[in-house]
Amino acid sequence: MSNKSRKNNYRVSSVDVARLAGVSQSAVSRCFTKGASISEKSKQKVLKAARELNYSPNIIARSLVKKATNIIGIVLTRYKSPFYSRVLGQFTRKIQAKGYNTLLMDIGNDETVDAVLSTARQYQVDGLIITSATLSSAMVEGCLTSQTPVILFNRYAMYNEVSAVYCDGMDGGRKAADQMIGRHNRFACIKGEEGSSTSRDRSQGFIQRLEENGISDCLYERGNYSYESGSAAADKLLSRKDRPDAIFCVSDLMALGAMDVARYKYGLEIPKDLSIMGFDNINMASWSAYNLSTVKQPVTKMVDSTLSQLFNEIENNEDHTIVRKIKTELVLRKSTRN
Amino acid sequence: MSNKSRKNNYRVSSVDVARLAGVSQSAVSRCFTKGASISEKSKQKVLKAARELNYSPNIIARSLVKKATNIIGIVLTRYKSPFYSRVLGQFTRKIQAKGYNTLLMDIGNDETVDAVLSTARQYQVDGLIITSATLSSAMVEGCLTSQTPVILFNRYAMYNEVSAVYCDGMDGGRKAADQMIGRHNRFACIKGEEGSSTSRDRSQGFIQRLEENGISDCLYERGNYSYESGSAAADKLLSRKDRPDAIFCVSDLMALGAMDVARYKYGLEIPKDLSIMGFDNINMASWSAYNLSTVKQPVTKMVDSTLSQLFNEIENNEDHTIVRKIKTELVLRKSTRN
DNA sequence: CTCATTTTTGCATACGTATCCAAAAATGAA
DNA sequence: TTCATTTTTGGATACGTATGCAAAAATGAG
Repeated sequence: MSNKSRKNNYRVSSVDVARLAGVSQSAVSRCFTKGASISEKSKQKVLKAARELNYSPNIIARSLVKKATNIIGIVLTRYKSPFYSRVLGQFTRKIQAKGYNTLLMDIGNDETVDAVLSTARQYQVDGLIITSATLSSAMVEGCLTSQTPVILFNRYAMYNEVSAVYCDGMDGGRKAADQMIGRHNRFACIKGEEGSSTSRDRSQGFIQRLEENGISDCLYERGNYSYESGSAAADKLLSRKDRPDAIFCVSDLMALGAMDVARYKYGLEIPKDLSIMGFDNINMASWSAYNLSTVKQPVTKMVDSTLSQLFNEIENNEDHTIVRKIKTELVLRKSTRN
Repeated sequence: MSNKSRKNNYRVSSVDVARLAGVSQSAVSRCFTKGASISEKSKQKVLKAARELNYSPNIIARSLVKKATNIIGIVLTRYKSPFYSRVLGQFTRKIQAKGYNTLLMDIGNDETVDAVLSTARQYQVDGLIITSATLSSAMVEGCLTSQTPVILFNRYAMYNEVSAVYCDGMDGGRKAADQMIGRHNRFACIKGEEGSSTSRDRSQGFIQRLEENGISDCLYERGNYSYESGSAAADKLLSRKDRPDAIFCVSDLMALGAMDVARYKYGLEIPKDLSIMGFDNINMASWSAYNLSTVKQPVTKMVDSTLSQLFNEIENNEDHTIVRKIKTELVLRKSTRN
């Protein structure tokens, strides 16, 4: 039963309300602008008319004159990691609480980031959060001259030209190593894609710390942050004759994949035969099937820091670019020896 | 090193480009409007000037005159289920591919849905996808008269006044029952929150089918779709003297929680001592730690159906409200007897 | 009641773009 | 070359709102 009226393409505007209420258009505008000067009497007249006509202000038109859309753009890379969906959830919730809204943009790979950023800017977003993607220098330039505040989340620009908040992966990797050194004989690392800076930092920290302790032959494989790729990488590692007994994974999801392969394909006991450590501290890490020891990224702290810096740039015209590196915390559960 | 220039709040407009290029503002506009009438010569002049000034059209201003923002609003409820983050990913990706963008809005509970919808409409979104939330009748009315195409995803309105795409939970529950009947003695169901229509449909289907087979004493507990709540519910069920040996969970995440409690708290073997079946077919269901049998929601089909209907309403002014119920598929793995 | 002060009001304009319309330029056929 | 036809162009206006400004109304002190 379709009882929608025919598409008439006519939206009621402040002028219509003004006419019905017997006031000027300005009065209607003032009625919906908090802090504006309007008498109680007019206000009531306007509200009544507005209710009658089912009127609500057109934010697009308002944005045009106010030069502010109250929209924050968030750019995400494709892979649907539980870590980033948690991050996204926190961002949108907190952005809404601040009275702003979220324009969500997805990019397949680093090549398309420019296109996406360009449309974000065309939408006149008040601010931009870029997650796990690198800016081309042309785009950095563009954002700088366009005066759109931009914050990189878990990435940092080459010369710190743009603000960034990220967790200290290098230090996290070192912490993981410190926890494992002395209790194991053969170490391995499951890294992410070659270009990924987060992967590089985390694995470098791990390997560096091993070397500082005289261990220089750390094995490694690469995955793409997914469960399946973690399984595949662990499979390669565990099929060797000199099988490792300690694996550090650059993400929790890969660690879970590694655990499952170790247990169900190789019949290994964790942590007796093999210790596995992850990175992120996603919810699943605490599930009793896994009890994964991991390097925790303090999501809330990172999100809050990002937003406070962003809104500071937006609302106070603060143009101080900051780069904030946030420390990780080790979360020891039962997937590592102790 | 902060080398941002001082905030000047001046954006270059088509007028600036026109001046530099020595043409009219109309020409600039036409240059960026595909299909518009403009000579190759002017076009080059404009593009050159635009490049020089780093100009790109202001979509907000364009939206104002075109009465179309190319924005699709997506409303999500809070709980971060892996199922919905997958759905969200597909939606945004496909919306972008269509040349539209996504305004993401989060609602805590059904009470705030009206407020969120209202701001979505104020942003003049071209269409609205509402996921797992119920519309107040006032809001239904508002959307109808505002001519904003709305589609409910995995919900349906009371009198089918608004278009909806959802999976057939009732039938899915029946399929689950059919698979379990005859191989088990004592049945239980872990439902979702009391108000949730998806939970109601799925559990009703299950229980109904049991009754049709002469089984009328199905136990049940409630969770809130989270892993933890699944664990808690299963804990209650399994602590009974007449412990069930078949549990149907209204979501995969709860099923996983149930499995872990069964195994690690009660030491049960699955499926020997206990069969567990989920609903959704999230990625984790296929992980070797779980191998969860489940009722699959065909995400891609549901998403595609939603978008094709939505864009049909938007682009062809099609105002035919449709309600599309999509069949589930049973995915049998190793958490159920066979 | 008067006049100074504050508050409210409407008018006019601006925001940046798209598009209608009429004029100008280009094109082409004869 | 001429004139009819097509293509391109710029001017003017509209989209829906916010706001500066000056006029009008309300308020308050004396």
